[in-house]
Amino acid sequence: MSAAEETPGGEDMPWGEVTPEAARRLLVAAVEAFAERGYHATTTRDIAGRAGMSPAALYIHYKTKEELLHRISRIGHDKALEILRAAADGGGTAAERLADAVHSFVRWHAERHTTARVVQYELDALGPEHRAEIVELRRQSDAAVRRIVEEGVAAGEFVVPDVPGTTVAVLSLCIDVSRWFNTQGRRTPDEVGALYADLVLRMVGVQK
Amino acid sequence: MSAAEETPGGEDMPWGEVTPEAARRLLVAAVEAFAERGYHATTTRDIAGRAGMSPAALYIHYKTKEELLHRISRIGHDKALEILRAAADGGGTAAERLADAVHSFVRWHAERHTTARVVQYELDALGPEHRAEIVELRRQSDAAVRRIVEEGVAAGEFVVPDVPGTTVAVLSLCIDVSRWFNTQGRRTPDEVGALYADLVLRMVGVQK
DNA sequence: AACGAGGGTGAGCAAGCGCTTAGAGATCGG
DNA sequence: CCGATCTCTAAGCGCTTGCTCACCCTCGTT
Repeated sequence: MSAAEETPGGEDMPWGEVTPEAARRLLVAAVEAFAERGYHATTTRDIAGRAGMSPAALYIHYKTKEELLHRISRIGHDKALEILRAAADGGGTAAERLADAVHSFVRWHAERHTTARVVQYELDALGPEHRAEIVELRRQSDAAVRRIVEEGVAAGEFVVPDVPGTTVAVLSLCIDVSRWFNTQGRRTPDEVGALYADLVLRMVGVQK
Repeated sequence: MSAAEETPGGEDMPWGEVTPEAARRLLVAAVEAFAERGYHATTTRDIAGRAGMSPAALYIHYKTKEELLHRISRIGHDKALEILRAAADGGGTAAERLADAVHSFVRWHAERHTTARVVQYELDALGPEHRAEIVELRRQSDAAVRRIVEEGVAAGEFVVPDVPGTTVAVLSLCIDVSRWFNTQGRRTPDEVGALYADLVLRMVGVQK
């Protein structure tokens, strides 16, 4: 991770790798607009307006509206995969790694639910080549989770009759958080992450 | 349920209550188009074309494109709520009722995943009044599932630390089936339903 | 045969879309 | 002080959008 992606405090600065600043402002505006109204219902004028610029300014930094979506989707999927791989490669038992993966993956989908909504639900708006690139990243996310489940079964920690099916269900459960999560709601992202980690451990048959 | 909604054989005929036939053809065409490309990316010309009609024909049967979406959403949510209530009001233990609810709810989301996709993911494209009406139906679906979970906890069948959170997770898991389910895939709707019923019973702490 | 009613069409309007272009202003090395 | 470079804007092009309107065709009824 480059220095530009972190604040002096060390916490993540989203979209830190997007430069120059005007390009980042446009991208952040696009994320908000896409999340609120969907890709197709969002106009380039709306994006530029939110960023405090004229419509034409968008095309200095991005060739098309679709390229904007692709950049958002690519960065988001990279981050999601990074989270899952960090958990899968971490130490501890399979149960600990699975709980960690679900907890942090869900927390990301709740905290950054505007971004996640675009990343997870606007896939079909991408052109064919861009979509293929993103689909491959999702395949890798699936593989990371499946690996943890398989290792848990092999170690005798989990009892899972259907490993691929359970993997799909776990990822689906986490991803859908970005659809319903509301910042005004009763739960913090961390609380939802803890709840979901517990539910997923139950799904793989871990006794508490 | 009226006779128009069932074939002589007795199985469900979707959109059977929509008359006249031209209006139903337009509605079926709209479901397909909305599911494939999303509400905003679908043109009225596309819908009319799929139904084998001129663009103007749409406006004989529906006042606006949004009214079409509302009709689809309303009928779909009614059906979903009917499924959940039938399971909640059925006989047997809470575990049996919960398994039944999840099994049939998931089967519907898989079998009719084009419809379900529109129903579940195009909510924001509705106007304010129509959206409010649909949101109320969703609240009732949530209540039906929560009731089963609460009864299971009261009967000592389930061990659930967080009933509202678990209810949201169960519904979220089922709904998201319509996003990833593919007719060409390896699993039948019934198999996914069975898998998910098992996973949900584990989530509420039922031992097998 | 004449009629009214209602489903359907071809043509097209006003508005809004993604995107382009000509050029203004700001910045900077030489 | 100049020209080159880069960012951004005002204006607008060509096209598509949701929707309308004047008219036609097909009926069951009288």
